[in-house]
Amino acid sequence: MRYKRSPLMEERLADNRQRILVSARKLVAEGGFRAAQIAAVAADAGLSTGSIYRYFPSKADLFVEVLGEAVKHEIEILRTIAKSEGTAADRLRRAVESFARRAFEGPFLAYAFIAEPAEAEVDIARIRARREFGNVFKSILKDGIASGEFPAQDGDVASACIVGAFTEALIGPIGPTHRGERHREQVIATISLFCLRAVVGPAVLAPRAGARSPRRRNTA
Amino acid sequence: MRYKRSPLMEERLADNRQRILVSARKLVAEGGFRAAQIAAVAADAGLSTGSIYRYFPSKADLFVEVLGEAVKHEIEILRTIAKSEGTAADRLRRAVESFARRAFEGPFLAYAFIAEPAEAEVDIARIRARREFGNVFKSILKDGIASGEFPAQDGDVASACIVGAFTEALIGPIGPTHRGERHREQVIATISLFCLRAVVGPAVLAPRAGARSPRRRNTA
DNA sequence: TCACGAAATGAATGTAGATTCACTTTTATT
DNA sequence: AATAAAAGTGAATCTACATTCATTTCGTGA
Repeated sequence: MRYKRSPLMEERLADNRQRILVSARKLVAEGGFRAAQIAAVAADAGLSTGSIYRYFPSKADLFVEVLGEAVKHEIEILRTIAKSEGTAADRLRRAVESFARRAFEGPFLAYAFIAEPAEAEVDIARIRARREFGNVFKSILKDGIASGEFPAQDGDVASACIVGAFTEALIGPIGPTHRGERHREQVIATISLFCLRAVVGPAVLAPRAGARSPRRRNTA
Repeated sequence: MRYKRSPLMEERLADNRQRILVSARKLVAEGGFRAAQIAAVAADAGLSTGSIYRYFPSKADLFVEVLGEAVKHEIEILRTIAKSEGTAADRLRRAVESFARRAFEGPFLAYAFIAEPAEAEVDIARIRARREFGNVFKSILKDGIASGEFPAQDGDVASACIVGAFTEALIGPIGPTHRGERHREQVIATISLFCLRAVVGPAVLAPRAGARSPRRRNTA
C-alpha cells in the first residue's frame, strides 16, 4: 500500500531541500565552488551524502538551482530599480551601485558566479545569468536612448560592457587579493561614474573615418 | 661522473620543451582547458606522459607558463601601441581594438585565458595577467589625464573597468555561444567606443550630491 | 503494536585524470 | 666497445570526488 506523507513530514522534507540549497549557497559564498563538495554540503545541511541525491539528481543540478535562485533575487532587485522613477542615467547609476555594493557583501559568491569555473552545465547557466543581468541594463539603456538622454548605441554590446566593467573592477578588490573596506564606497562610485560616462558619452566622439558606425540595432 | 649534454642534445631538449608548450597552447585553443589533459598534450607533442614531468613539475606549472607566454606576447603588442604616436584617445582605441580583434581570431584561447576555470594556480596567474593588461591601459589613461585630454579619474578602477568591459563584451561572441561572424568589426568598434566615451567623459556628469567625489589618485 | 513503505545512511564503487616509478632506450665518457 | 648517466616510457598508483546501494531507521496505517 502506498503511504501518504503527513503535512508535518511534507514540511520536513521541503525544509531539508531548502536547507541543502542554503548550505550549498553558503559554502560557495565562503569558499567558492572548490569548497562545495557534496560531502561538505551534506555535512553542513546535517544530512548524509546519499540523502542529497534524494533531493537533487546530481551535483550539477543542485548548483544550477543555487545559481538560479541567487540570480533571480538579484535580477528582481535590478528590475525594480530599472522600473523605478528617475532619469535613465540615475536609474543606471543606482542599478550599478546596488549590484556592486551587494557583490562586496558576498565576495566569494559574486566571484563564483562571475568568474570561477565549474561543471559545464553550471557554466552554461552562468552565461545565461550574465545575459539576464545584461538585459536589465539594456532596458535602461533603451529608455535613455528613446528619451534622448543617451546617444544611440548598441544595447547588447554596451550592456555587456557595463556588466564586464563593474565585475572586473570588483574582482580586483574582491578576488583572492585585495579587500580594502575603506575604498569600498569610493570604488563603487568610480565604477558607476565610469559606466555613466560611457553611456552618456561626449558628443565629440564621432567614429573615425574607416569604421562602420555602430548604428541603432534591435530597437524592438 | 656527471655527463655534459652535447649542443645537439641541448637543442633537442629545448625543442621538446617548446613543443610541449606549443601543444598545450594548441589544445587549449582548440577545446579549452577541458581538452588539455596531460595525456593529450603528451600525445600531441609526440612524447609520453612521463616525459612531460621531466620538463614541467606539474600540470599547473605547465599551464601557468603557457598562459604567461601568451600574455607576454599580448602585453608587448599593447605596450607598443601605448608608447606609439598619437593622442591618448587614439592609442586607447587602437589598444582596445587590437586586443579585441586578436581575441576574435583565437576565440577558445581567449576564452580560456579570460574566463574558463582551471587549477587554482592558473586562476591566480590569470588575475595577475589581467592586472598587467590593466596597467598598460592605466599608463595610457595617465598620459591622457596629464595632457588634459581626459578628466581626472582613478586610473586603477578605470583601467579595470576597461579590461572588464571588453573581455565581457567579447565573451558573448567568443564563448560557448559564439554565433554570427558578421558583427565582428561592428562589435569591436562599439566596444572601443564605449571605453573611449567612458574615459573622455562628458563634463556634464558631476557626481551627485551625497557621493564622495572620486578625486584624482596616484597621479604618480 | 505490528508490518511495510519511505527516507536516511555512509561505506563501497566508479571515474577521470594527474603523477609516479621500475624499466628500456639513448647518449656521453672512457 | 663497455659503462654509467640521462632521457624516455607507459602501466600502475594515487587522489579527489561524485554517485550508488545494501542496510538501517523512521513514519504511516492497520
